[in-house]
Amino acid sequence: MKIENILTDAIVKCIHALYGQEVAAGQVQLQKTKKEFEGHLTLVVFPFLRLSKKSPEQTGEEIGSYLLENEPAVAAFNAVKGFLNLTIASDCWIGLLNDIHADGRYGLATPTEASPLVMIEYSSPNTNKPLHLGHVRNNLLGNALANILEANGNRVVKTNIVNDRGIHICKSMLAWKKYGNGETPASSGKKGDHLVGDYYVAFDKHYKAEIAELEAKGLSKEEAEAQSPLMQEAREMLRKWEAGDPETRELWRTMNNWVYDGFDETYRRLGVSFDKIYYESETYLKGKEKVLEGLKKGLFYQKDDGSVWADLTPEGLDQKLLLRSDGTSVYMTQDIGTAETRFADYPIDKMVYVVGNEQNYHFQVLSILLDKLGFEWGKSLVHFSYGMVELPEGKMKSREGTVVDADDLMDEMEATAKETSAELGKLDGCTEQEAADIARIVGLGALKYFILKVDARKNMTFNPKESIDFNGNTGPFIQYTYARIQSILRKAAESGIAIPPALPAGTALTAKEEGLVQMLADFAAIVRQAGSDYSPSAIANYVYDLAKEYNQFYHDFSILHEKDGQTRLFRLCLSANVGKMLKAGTALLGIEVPERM
RNA sequence: GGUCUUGUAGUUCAAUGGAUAGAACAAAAGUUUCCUAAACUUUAGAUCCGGGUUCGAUUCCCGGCGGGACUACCA
Repeated sequence: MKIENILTDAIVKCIHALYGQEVAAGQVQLQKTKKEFEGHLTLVVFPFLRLSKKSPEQTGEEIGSYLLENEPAVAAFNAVKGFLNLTIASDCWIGLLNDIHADGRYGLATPTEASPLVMIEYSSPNTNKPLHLGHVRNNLLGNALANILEANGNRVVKTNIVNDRGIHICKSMLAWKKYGNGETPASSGKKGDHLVGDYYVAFDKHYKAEIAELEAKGLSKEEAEAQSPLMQEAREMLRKWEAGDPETRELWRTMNNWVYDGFDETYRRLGVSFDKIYYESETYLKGKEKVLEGLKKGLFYQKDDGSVWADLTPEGLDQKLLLRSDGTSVYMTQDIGTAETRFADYPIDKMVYVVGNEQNYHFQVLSILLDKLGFEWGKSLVHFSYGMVELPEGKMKSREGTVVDADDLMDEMEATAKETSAELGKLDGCTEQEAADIARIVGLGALKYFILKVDARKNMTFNPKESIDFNGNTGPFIQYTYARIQSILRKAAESGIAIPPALPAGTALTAKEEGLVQMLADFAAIVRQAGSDYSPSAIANYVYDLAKEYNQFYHDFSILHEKDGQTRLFRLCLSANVGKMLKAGTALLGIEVPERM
């Protein structure tokens, strides 16, 4: 049982005994004691002043005395202003460490058949160009969130909706036909998504040249864009695709498959995966029926030109188009269709969309529409909205060529990790394979941690140089701490020291040791909180705090060289569990930790 | 214009309505006969402005000011 719960019960009893009043457990505010003060947990006594009718200090003293006398877990107390600082008995911490030591899951839940089913959509790329830094943030957040939700006891289905059709892919296809000489990934040695992306860029280049030429002939920009033969050709291609023209479809399939091969490699490297992939080409025609059904029910209305709209003014929003006057679907209609398809495939209790914050409005509307259409989870759908990734020199603009490519970025991170490790002599005596593994684990860990530690909602600045600085609040620092712990454990094992399944009470603990046990005990609660707040960054910050705290502990005390056997065992056991917790925490974030580095 | 979102040290990030607002980087000074110095220890440095609610506000509310996004019969 958690110490907080024991204390809360005791305090509720205490208030009743002292002041004859019942208080709800929720009224009891316990928080970690600040470093400057003596104690582990602090009770905020302000809420009880009404009951005691005494000063904050007096009330604190009274409650403290009662607890000291009646609750064995409380070893000492001091009252400062309205805060009652409680010191927990050392043996409690030893007991707690034993519990943690014995629990392989560290309090994390294991989903069962009866657990709620959460579907989480993330990544959602277009197939006309490779993944970039923005996608990296999306993928890392989505993957981490899925892990955290699962650790919270949800059945999680990870899904990806691939935007595989539309004018964008037609542009790449057209450029490939016109300028390509039949180049393939195999013939060029290029990764498929990069190859297709190159033709997308080529299209844009030729298109711009055309516009410039037409403008030189005296046309306005709008006229030039409308008349551009290249664009007209691309539109024609889209029409052919929609009509099912075999040749167009064949090329489309071929080029998309190149892209998927490329994406798969990038996903594998990033360490993300999906349980179910949806393709827009298969779902984009759906949704129309659902909208017409809504129209019949009077949820929507039709204009004279035949277009269908939803009136969202009662919700404080605008009119929203759902079907064009020619009867075709828009993005929103497709998302309704996709929702229906998914619900038919899985009994979804909750839907989470990991999509950038530029679509906040879209999801606000989608939530209302799904609710109106009778989807149980519509109202409570979560748009896990994240901010843009900017660069120190400003925003990424594909037109200006300032987009950071995901594959290039990972290459760079690994190369720098390798370089830095080599400089520090960490790779001496490693085989080629070991050195490559360390570079991969550290380089990607640096990238992942740098991105995940930031509150997702906020725009963030990704500084490639700083992220490769392995000092401070970084992934490599956490990994280093883990590797160091493993080293100690190896040495202990070599010396024949075995950590027993449970340590006896009676060892005198230092404040730092008690603090570390306290942090370990908080892990499950932090994960639970991160899950309900949809906040991977909370886990990231916890893991860093734990690593930092352990590093200080490591420097303050000898562990292997401790003469007192009992203390040595305690410190080894503590180290081992800090290591396990670092591993568990980083695993939730999708970050690997090395056994040595 | 409207809607949403954001504003914290020089910089990048923290802080369920709680104590003297925490870290890291950068700056200054130190620490390696010892389990991994990718480390540790010191020092200096911040809540955009004005109201309100509260015993208590970086946090909640209102009003300014400054970023960002959205506001397509594109996806």
